[in-house]
Amino acid sequence: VSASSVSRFLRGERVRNAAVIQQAIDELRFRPSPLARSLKSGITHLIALVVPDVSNPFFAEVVKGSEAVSRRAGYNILLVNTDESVEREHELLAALSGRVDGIILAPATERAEAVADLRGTGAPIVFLDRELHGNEDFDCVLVDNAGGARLAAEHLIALGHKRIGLISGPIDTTPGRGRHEGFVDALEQAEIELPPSYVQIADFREQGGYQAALRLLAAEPPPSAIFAANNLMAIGALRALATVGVATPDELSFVGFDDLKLAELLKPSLTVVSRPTEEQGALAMRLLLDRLGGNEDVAARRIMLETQLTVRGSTAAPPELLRSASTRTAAV
Amino acid sequence: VSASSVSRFLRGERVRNAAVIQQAIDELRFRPSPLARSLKSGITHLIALVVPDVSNPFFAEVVKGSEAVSRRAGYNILLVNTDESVEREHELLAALSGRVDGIILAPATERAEAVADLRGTGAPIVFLDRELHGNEDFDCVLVDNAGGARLAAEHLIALGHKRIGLISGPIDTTPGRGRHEGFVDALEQAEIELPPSYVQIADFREQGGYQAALRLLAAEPPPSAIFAANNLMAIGALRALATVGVATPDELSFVGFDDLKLAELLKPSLTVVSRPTEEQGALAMRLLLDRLGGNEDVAARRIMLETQLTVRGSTAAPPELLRSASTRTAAV
DNA sequence: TTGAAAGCGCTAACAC
DNA sequence: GTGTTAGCGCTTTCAA
Repeated sequence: VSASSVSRFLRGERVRNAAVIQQAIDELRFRPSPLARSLKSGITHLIALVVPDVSNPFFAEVVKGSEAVSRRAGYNILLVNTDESVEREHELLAALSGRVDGIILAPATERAEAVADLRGTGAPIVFLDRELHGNEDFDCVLVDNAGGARLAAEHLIALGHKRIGLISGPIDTTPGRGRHEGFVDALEQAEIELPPSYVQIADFREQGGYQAALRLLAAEPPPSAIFAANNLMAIGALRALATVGVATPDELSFVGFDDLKLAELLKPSLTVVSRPTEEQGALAMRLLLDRLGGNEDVAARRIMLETQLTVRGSTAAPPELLRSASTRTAAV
Repeated sequence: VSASSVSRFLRGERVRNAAVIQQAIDELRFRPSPLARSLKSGITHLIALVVPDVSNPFFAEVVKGSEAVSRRAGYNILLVNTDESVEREHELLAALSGRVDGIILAPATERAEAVADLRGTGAPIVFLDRELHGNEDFDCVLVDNAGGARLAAEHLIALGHKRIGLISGPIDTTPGRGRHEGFVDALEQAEIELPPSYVQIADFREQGGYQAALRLLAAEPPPSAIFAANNLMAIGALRALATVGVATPDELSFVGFDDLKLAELLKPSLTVVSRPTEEQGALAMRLLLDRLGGNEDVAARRIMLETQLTVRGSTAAPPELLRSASTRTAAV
């Protein structure tokens, strides 16, 4: 029995010694090596989903969306965690090169350093939620970060807040920069001052949000409202508020970016900017599968998803308005 | 310039035409194929971490623990999601075979079906948090599920609860079975009846926990305390309690298994059974690295981690006790 | 139908 | 130091 016959048998072709081969396979516990197959064929049926933080529920949702789509097309997903580190990302991308048919990437930074890695892989790439500076060559599925931050700011402004603090993400990431800009723009447009002490740059992590919130609360006077530019920092900030003993929304209004499973169950429930998370993952996968399906030479596509404001209980009018309102009532 | 010289150059050996080769590499954007390297050497420097649900924060923490250890040893982690499905697990394990040096696996079921896949891969395997029935051949890092559930039950019993409901995970998983057994044992020992309507088997998912909680609340009489056997089901159950309008802990005490980032910030804060999560991931990785480091023939090791009860605000004496206490007070 | 041969991209042993 | 050769495990012509 020759190797090529076994190969054909495995492929489902009609073979004379089918029974014999099957028996030999069982006895020897023979498993064709996917590795060798891939080397020969150049096909892996694997897609890497490279994200900066697997413990961020946003990316967990994204995975769900992507997986639902990829499964139907016969691709399996390898999730890879860069931990927001450019070096790790560089290493991992190198390790993946050739091992996967395509990559969905949420890069650790917008700085275009990674672009060399990307061209090196040969595999099609789709940017997810984050892109590289000046990107025109790769597909991407983004969200209107500036618009979302603007929604949050305008909501707080409409409630009467004048002292609004920002817990920003890293400025060298697409969502960090976008949300920062949108927020600052909205305040400028409303002619609300934003002193430096009201802008705290953190790292999209819980601990960073915690410390940023403490710094905001230490400002003199402290803000009457805070917007945290992602969900993890929001959790950290809420922990800080609880530690210091600031009541929400009575003493301070709070808005997060990206919903949380428990956002509704918190007391007060959490006002957030939300977006179609699973859909974002699904769309990125569709773009990638499209390239893998032969449309390699289509011009790069850029999809921008809309955000929406989900108003819950953590936002209200600032205390000075409430106080003056009750004073007025008392006066009456 | 011959291929082997390039190979040597890449390997860091002294080569005469170093400069020329470097230039050629740059010009041609040459990247050695990790795939071919692995085929040749049998080494990938990759470890697969196969989990049933990447959106479960428990596994996210585990990843952190594993990653911290693997990184120092020069291995990269590929996270793989089986979505609690045996078929997906089967497919994925097959796809991974040969592509990774080792596997850390939290199997979708205890039923020993997967074991054939495992022997097929050739790669060392460590079971994480879940194992296969009758496993004696593979390392594993488990947690004392029965003991943890017992802690929860005894806590509720000590508070005076007599009608205690259980939201159990799938009985064919290690933690599902262990927590179920520990809970039932503790109640039996305390001679507390556990009618079938007080035991709801769900799927370790939020939606399952939601529905299980609704069924428990529909029992006649409803339980005065509920234990949910994992974090996601706990979230679902809390949502059900909020929907129905049951006050915690005044009307119903609640205990979860596995901590949550926001458990402390809920009102009331959530009483849970907790465990050293990152450590569990780190230990599994250490066992695996040990095998990869040459100790292939050591007997299978079995590590069991302890749980602890973190008492917070969601548990209190049952309403009938409180009522009779206040009645007594009123009588005085 | 089937086996022999070539080759995917790389590395290690061998001779030069 | 360097190139040649062989081979990792598979698939795919090409003859037979």
